[in-house]
Amino acid sequence: MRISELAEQTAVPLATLKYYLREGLLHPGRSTARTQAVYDGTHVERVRLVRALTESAGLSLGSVRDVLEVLDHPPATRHELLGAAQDVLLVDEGGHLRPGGEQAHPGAASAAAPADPWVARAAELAARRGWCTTDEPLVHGLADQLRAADAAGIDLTDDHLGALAQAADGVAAADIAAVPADPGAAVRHVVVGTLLTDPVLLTMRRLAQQRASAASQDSAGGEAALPER
Amino acid sequence: MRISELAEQTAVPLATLKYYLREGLLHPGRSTARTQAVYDGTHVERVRLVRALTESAGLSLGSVRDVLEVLDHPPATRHELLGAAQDVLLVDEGGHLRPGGEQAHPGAASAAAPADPWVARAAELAARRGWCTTDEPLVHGLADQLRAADAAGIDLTDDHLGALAQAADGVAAADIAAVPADPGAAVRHVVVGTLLTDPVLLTMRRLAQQRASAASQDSAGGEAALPER
DNA sequence: CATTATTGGATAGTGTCACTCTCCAATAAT
DNA sequence: ATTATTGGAGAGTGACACTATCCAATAATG
Repeated sequence: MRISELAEQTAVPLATLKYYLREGLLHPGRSTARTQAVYDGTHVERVRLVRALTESAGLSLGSVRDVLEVLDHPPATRHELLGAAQDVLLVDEGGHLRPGGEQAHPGAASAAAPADPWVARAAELAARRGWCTTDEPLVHGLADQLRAADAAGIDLTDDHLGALAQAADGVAAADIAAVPADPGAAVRHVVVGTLLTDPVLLTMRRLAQQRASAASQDSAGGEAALPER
Repeated sequence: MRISELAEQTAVPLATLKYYLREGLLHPGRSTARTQAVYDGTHVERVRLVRALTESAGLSLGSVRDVLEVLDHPPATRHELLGAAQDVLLVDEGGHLRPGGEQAHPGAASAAAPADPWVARAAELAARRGWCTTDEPLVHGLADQLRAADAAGIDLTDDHLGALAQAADGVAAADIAAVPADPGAAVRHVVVGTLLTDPVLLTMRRLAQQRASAASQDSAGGEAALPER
């Protein structure tokens, strides 16, 4: 198939496909002549993946590139696989995670900021659930998010955070249960599946909130409890 | 306090504060002279809120403006309150929701796209949980997200989606239980609290995934099951 | 075989976003 | 009296994700 057909099948403008090719987000087609190349199903697949990650998961093209990197070069051992998958998953979403580590000193790991109450709370929360608290980036990301909520005047009770944690456990269990046995498909499913179901989870939360608020408070109240629009 | 002190206390550059003032994200200080104004605690609070929403929740300044609009003019009745809160909550996150509705024709509501299987699946999923399926934007957003996952080659089983839905129900119940009685504080807590705990929930999901995958598959495996970095 | 359309490759331009910088006259601090 | 800071306005910046234009080479078509 030619590039114009690829554009048609994916509903992506041809100029954009050329841009993706330039940026290395899409592997080149097989050249048949100096100014001709053919594309196949893998290209359609790849373009759809890129669009899903940017449009639905809200990733930047830079983050998409990182994700594709892992998908194209999956680590051999299952041990490395999960590490790499997790590395990619802290991409973008929910705030700009630094890829190289700016704040933490390379040598002194525990002496830099030991008394941060938010890191402590995040670590305690993780420990209570049996999550590994040694994952610095995730725990620090969680601490940053709790700090931001506090700064905005939202105080989160242990009960509330506990409910979030419990929900996260439930989701994670289902996530892991759904992972296919094939190692190649496994990375893909964990990484892409998680990124694309993140917005699903958040949308469901909002739908469930409507129901929950209607159930809790409108039993004595008005006629139509459903918020319009 | 003067604007330079506000900049210090919030750790936001003075030029950025001026920008927020221009954009209407920060209410003006009380003018004491032609080139002088004083700021107070409400300004500190507001700036911290704006930064939390942009940096942690990842909102655009335009979306922040919408959120502030609702916080500053909370609807009178509880019935309207939840509707307005939900309106604001479908801002930004997880894809560009159109604020006015571009696709749907104003007149024909049900004749436009009746046979979309993804809308059907989203509606069925919501109905099974007792969620209100009449909320067009949320259900259609969910459908878009499911479609995107499918296009990316991720097929989500009913079990998997059910687990997400169950988790969402649990989170929503806790969310609603945590809402304060005061109507003014209620909107704030629902809207801001939800936006700021969205990333918390996603981070927890990743932490829980590590634990879940370690528990499910590394029992027979290597020594250190924790992914490094 | 002549004409028209399409292609790969490269370069440059566009619009949005979130700042950031510079300047000014008026005021405040010292 | 001198220096620093302020509000207000305007222009400039850098990142991002495209989008448009041009070119010679090839493909499709009559």
